[in-house]
Amino acid sequence: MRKAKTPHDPEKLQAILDTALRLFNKQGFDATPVPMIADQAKVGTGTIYRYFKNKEELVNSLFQRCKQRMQDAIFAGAEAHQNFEARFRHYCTGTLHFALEHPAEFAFLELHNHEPYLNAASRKIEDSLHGGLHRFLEEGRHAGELRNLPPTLVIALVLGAITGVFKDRHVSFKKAQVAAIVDACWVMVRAGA
Amino acid sequence: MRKAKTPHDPEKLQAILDTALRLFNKQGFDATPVPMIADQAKVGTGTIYRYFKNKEELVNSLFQRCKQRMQDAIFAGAEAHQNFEARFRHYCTGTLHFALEHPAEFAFLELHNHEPYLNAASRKIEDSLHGGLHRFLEEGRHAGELRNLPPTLVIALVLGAITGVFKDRHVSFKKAQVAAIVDACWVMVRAGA
Amino acid sequence: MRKAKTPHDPEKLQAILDTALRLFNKQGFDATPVPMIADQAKVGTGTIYRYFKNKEELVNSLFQRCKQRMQDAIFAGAEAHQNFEARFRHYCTGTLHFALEHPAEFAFLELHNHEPYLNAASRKIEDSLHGGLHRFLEEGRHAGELRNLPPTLVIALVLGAITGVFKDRHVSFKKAQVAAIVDACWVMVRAGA
Amino acid sequence: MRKAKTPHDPEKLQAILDTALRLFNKQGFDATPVPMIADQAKVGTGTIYRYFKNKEELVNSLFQRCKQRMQDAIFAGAEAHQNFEARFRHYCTGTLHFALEHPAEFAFLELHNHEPYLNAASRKIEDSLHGGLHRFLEEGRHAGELRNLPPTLVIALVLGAITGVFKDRHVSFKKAQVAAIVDACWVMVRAGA
DNA sequence: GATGAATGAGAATTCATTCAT
DNA sequence: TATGAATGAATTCTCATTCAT
Repeated sequence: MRKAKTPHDPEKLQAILDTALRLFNKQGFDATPVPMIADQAKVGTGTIYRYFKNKEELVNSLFQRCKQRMQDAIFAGAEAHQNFEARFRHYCTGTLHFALEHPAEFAFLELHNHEPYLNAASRKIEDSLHGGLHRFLEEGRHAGELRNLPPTLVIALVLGAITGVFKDRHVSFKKAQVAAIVDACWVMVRAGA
Repeated sequence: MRKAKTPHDPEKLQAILDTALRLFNKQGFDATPVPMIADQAKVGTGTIYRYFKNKEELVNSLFQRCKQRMQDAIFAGAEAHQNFEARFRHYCTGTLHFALEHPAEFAFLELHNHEPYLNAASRKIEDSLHGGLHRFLEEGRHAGELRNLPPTLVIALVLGAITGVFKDRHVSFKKAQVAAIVDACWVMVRAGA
Repeated sequence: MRKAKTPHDPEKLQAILDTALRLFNKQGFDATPVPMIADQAKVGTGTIYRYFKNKEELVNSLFQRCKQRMQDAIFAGAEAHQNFEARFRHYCTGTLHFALEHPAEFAFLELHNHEPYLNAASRKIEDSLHGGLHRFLEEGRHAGELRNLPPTLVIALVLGAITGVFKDRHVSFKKAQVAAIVDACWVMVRAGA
Repeated sequence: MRKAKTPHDPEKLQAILDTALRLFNKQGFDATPVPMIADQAKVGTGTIYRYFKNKEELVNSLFQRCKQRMQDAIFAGAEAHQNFEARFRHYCTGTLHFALEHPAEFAFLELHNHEPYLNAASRKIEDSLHGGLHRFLEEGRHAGELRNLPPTLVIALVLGAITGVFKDRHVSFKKAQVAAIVDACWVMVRAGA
């Protein structure tokens, strides 16, 4: 009388996800054979297929977990009563801190974003982040806080800028620079320049 | 006294590169078999191996060509006598125009940037772009035109912002917005905000 | 002082055999995973291996049970004092009735007959049926009741004909036709046509 | 400019089909790995997949070729002006001769008939044989030549009987017995016993 | 030089069987 | 004793690359 179709030894699951994240980052998705993940996660090859229907479901599950954690980190601790600028800075800072504290997760999200093997569910979770930011910026725009640009464009500019900082091979990024970057982002989008 | 080691039917070469670009963008590098490229480029499979040692060399060659064309487009028409801001705007505008006019090339460069199959030569060409921008920004910084940030960071922010605009699924980007985006980039980095 | 080496919950055993018969008929032997049998029989996978050494022993055991039941059905109620023709008709009728009443068992025996995974024991039980019929037909032949053909050939013809009726996808066979078929079989083999 | 999607080195194709037939007969379909077929056919594994989309298409193609050859053999040389009995005997004789001359093909058709991996096309070709016989027997029935049984039943009886002769492990069948078997089949189905 | 059929190494996935609980 | 999660050997199939034509 099986209850759970998906078995759950949380340690094994974690070992698989951690190993997959590391290897996908290092070698890419296609260049990483499933048995190699199994080996390094210290589980049998077949075990991976008890936790994930196939390799694609593994990478999507990984993507969604990381994305969700990042979203949670970004929005955590935001105070609704704060003024727009404060909240904007809070979100930017949260994103930068997440990237600093979870570089592998952040890199994974960036490198595998828009890959053809990501499925609808993965794209949906991304849309949810976008939706939240969109509403936030729409609010700021109506309040006259923002430069007169479509919110989607603003999101793309800011996220792009922040992402760029981490993706660029030449930048060695440090915590001390977070404030300066957040500042740059704010002046980029605020009204009345 | 020709060497004639490598064949040179420029039309065939172009057909191969065009087809590869299209298929890599649509399906990804690993999901695109060499025979499929050959088919759609209307050449024999073996022919591709006369122009490129292997699949990796093909993708790298493609990457380098695209990157080079983008660099040329960015720096083309820049006048040394213009002031810093004008040149900054010129470069940003050039990048955005290139992306608008060559969306496939631009997408390819973004999607395949940092992939493990890119080789040293591909990374080197990227470095050269970076070097040029670095010198330019260093100059602006000394002249007190720039916010007090390391030039590498500025490059990452600006390129990231511009790239973000094109990578974001939600943005439908139009030529009319170029000026606004360039403006946002300039205020982000200029001194004395 | 029980041995208790092999477990004996007859209900579980029956559930396993019934489920295996059903699934082997529907999907074939190789296409039926042992865990699927366990699932549908509502027992643990490992339990099957307490009743049968391996998958092959399971299918052979099933085969032998079915074959034995069919033999018993065929020979049941035959009266030694009846004349040859009556007994011949009795056996044919018995076979047809068994097939009508136990279509799954009969189909299983036909579909899996001669499969490479059947072992010596399974072939032996078939030989015993053949031996019985052989003796019977030899007797009829000596009594001048039969067409001048080797008994093995007669057995093959009659069993083949009866089997053919059930295997053919186009025939929808009914009880009312039993007598006619038995008749056809009898004229096929009787002497003095 | 490829003409044929399916390549055709007829010798290779034949080697693959011959080897597959032999191994499927000896070991069964599922127990025969594709590389084993390739090995013994002296071709590369990949080559098989140039001639057949997958293993299932191979076995179906094989089935259809064999079935077609058998049908052709059965109906070859039948004279429309002959009387019903003569044609009936002709078809039975043709079937028996085909089985004697092509035992491997005949065994393959019998052993793999009704297997779950046979597709619609394979079943259709079988139906066409059945249809031809059906029309022939319907004619004989109207002419009062046949025992009062549905033609489908007659087909099943006769084909079953003939098949039984070859499938039975105990029968060593010889050409000299063909006439006697055909005779038995005829008396089984003719009118007015 | 150009071709594309052939190849076989390597990848994803399945499933019979085991064994710790 | 019964279980079913875990395993890894074995299988199907793909595709980068070669080479005879």
